[in-house]
Amino acid sequence: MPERIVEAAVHVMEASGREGFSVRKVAREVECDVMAVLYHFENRDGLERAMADALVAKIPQLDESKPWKERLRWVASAYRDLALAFPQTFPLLQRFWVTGPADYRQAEQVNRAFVEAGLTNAQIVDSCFAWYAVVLGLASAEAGGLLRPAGKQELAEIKSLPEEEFPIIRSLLPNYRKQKAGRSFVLAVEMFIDGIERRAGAF
Amino acid sequence: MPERIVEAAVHVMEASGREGFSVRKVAREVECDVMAVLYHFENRDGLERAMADALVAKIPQLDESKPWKERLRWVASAYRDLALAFPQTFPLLQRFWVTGPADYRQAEQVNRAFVEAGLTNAQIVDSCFAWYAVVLGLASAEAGGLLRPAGKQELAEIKSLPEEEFPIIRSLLPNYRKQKAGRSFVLAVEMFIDGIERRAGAF
DNA sequence: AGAATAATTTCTGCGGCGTAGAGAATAGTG
DNA sequence: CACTATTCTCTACGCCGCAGAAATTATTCT
Repeated sequence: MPERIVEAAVHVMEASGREGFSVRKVAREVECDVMAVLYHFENRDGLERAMADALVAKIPQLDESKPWKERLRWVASAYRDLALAFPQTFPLLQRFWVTGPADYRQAEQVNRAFVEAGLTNAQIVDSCFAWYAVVLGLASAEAGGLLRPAGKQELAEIKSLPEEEFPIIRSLLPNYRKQKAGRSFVLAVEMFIDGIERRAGAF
Repeated sequence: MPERIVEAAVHVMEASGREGFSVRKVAREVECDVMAVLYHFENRDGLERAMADALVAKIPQLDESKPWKERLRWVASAYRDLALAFPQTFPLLQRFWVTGPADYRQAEQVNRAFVEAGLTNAQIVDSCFAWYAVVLGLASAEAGGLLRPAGKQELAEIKSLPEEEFPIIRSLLPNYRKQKAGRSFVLAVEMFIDGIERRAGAF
């Protein structure tokens, strides 16, 4: 039953959005009493935590035979896919840092990549935190529509900015028009991987 | 009056947290009717948008005479300070991508740094989006307690993980104990700056 | 099997929430 | 002064999370 509820909850969240989500709607979806939902998860917060965990659990198994760089790319893109598939629910991952064993398994794999890259133990801990902050930040930014090509309204807004104070943004206008979401994501991930490599090289 | 309301709203948010925040509490704090608050901001969403804008406006003026790398470091650390000072309110910045002219001014400065670094126009747009996603991700992760040294409970949790499945995380345990929040933040920012430099160098 | 116990689900009710709508007060302008 | 626009207040509605008790269903033990 808890699984059915969590599944329904994610569905409600995606359908109604952050604002429209409520435990009562979830109960309506599952066709049971509100309190039955709360019985399993204590309170709304607990349900949301479980939703976050369910999302992380959707990430497929990593292919350990690939070199570390590719593995990191793969993990990053798995999070991106998740964010795009569940844009409303995904931000929960930023609220609940650790939700269950699934997270530790994830972290273990990322840490292994850092070991393979040649980082020291101290570096690994710092890098792992940074890695997740960056990847979650990028992914939920993209889910939130931050990294999409600029819409008509934004373009008009930029065009209306005074020339003398905003020369650069204005000159970038044609580029904003062609902005493609994934590029920023990949760029940041590549920078991170480069950074790891460089730091591992110099000790 | 709108300013008083926004100020009170931020105060309520920091005092009561994400969950406890409500327009009615803000009204109580300002000692006026709830509808007076909503009159100025349309609805709760509008108020929160204004709160985000107020936070960005708190970022002090950038010293343009410094070299671009230092300017970027400075901007990043300004966001970090903001997140630490207003940990509950800060996540709003991730929800409302652009809240007002203050954001464009920020973006202009960051873009200028990228120009100075020598990026092409296309690269600048990608980098700027990535920059904000990364910096906001790092800052709100730290505000949310993600990047703090591990607490007793987490350490116990890690220690209880099965040795054979989580050898790396377990071996990192002493390092988790010594984890210092700011290091991850600085590390990621430095990687980003390095990445910009390298990409600017190679065309 | 039947009784005792535990796990689940439902019912009822409370106080708080966001906000629509109409009206009252106040400020600004001729 | 009247009049108009801005700002604020009052009332009311439906939805929300959740506490507490009761009812139901499943499990365990003799």
